Amino acid sequence: MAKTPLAKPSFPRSGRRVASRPPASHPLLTIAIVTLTLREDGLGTLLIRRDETPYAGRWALPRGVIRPDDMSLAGAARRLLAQAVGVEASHIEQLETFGDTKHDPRGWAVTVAYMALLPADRLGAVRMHAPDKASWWPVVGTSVAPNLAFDHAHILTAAIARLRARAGYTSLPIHLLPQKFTLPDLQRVHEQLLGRSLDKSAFRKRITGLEFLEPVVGERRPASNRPAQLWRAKADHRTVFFDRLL
Amino acid sequence: MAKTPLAKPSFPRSGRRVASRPPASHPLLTIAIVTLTLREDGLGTLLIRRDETPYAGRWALPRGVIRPDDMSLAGAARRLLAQAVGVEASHIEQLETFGDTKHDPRGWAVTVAYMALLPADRLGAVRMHAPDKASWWPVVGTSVAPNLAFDHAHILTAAIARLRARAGYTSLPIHLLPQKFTLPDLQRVHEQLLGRSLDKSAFRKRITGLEFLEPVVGERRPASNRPAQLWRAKADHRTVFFDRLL
DNA sequence: CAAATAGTGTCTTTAAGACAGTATAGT
DNA sequence: ACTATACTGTCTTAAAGACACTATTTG
Repeated sequence: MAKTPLAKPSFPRSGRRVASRPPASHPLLTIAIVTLTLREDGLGTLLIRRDETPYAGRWALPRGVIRPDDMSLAGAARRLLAQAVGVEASHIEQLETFGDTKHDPRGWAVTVAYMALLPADRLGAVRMHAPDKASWWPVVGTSVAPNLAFDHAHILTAAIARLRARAGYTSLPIHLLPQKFTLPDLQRVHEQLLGRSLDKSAFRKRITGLEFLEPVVGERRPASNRPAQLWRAKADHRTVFFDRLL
Repeated sequence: MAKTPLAKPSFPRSGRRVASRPPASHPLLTIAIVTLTLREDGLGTLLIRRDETPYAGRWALPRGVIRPDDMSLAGAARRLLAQAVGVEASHIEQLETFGDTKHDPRGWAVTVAYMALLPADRLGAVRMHAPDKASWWPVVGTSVAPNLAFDHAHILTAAIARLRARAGYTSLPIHLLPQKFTLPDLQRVHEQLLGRSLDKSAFRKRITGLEFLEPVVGERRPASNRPAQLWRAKADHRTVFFDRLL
């Protein structure tokens, strides 16, 4: 859907890009956020249909510039995500900073990329008022169907790779789940991200042995089978690093 | 030595820092490089004595701004390190990008930090012509003796933490050694960084089992004992991640 | 009680840790 | 031969993987 071919930037330039900038020029410093979530069918990412001039009509990551009143880079990223789609991520972390001399027709851009994780149950909160403005796209392999603006395809790939790798040695994937979840839920998340199935017994021994989760007394969304125990991250939770790969 | 107390910035400002900048202002984008090496006595880092106005007289990381002709951010970092001390690191990687509203008196700075590793045998190549301009400082614990300019103490701490952590699960520490080295050498590097001793037999099984090193036929710097086999990274070497912590 | 999924127990397998023992150089 | 460090082998130990078995719910 809406695979707009490359929209040629139409604003005035006087020849070479870099030459058109002031002599002691700074690069344009932007922040871009890769928001990832996990639905039944796999990873999804949040994209925005651009209506402004560079790459107008193309899909892009939510982005913007830092403002003097932002408390920090991470704060700016949170603000930009909230501004774009009215959503607060359960986790946000800096990914990498990309220098890019090619993809921004205004010349010379440096992008601090952030990765945000959003639990599937909060997807409804995403502001989809203008339905073709923000949209979830399924991640296929290591990228996404539309031809993204700027160097965002590259950034998206880096974020996906990071999350997949982290699923093998950290507790990061809990941020793709609601606050309370079952161990089978968590195992499914890791399996989805790693692309292979894990042994139930070994997985439980590992996860519970790390003692960053605690059981909640209330039981589980009923099914015609034994209900599963609900767990949640302990109050002081920070991402736990495993001493072995899963 | 040379613990200059905070040199008050002396150039003109009209009241609040941020207010003195143009309204649609960009932050100042800088690159800073943490160069780490390993001597007998432990980790060392390369610092520059500033002679320019913000924090003049204070020690700081080699730093500078990106130029339009830099090929990439990493390229800019390599250029800045070479410019500052005439040295090429055996490894350079992006660390993290720090937003900083407090420490740069010119207002509002964003610093892309890089970590560079330099083998001890190439330390002589560092341009020490102006001997109090660039100097190696021993890392004590997680920081360094002098009171660094800007937010560089923070950046340095992050780099040290990263290198120490990586010593536990990657082959990164080989970049602190000459191209050819022995397994006892490598074990000592890991032990230094991890701060504990490792079992010789287990270490060798792990490292050789990963097959990123190959033996060199020529033997070792002689001592009054059995000489050790020299090894080097295979031609296609990229940092190897272990599947377990050391 | 049948179906379905949750959760546990046990045996096997793998790899690390401890550490003794052998190898090879210089003096 | 002695010393010092390199390197290997073997036994022990810890934890993961495989997989069978038990538990608990609904219909």
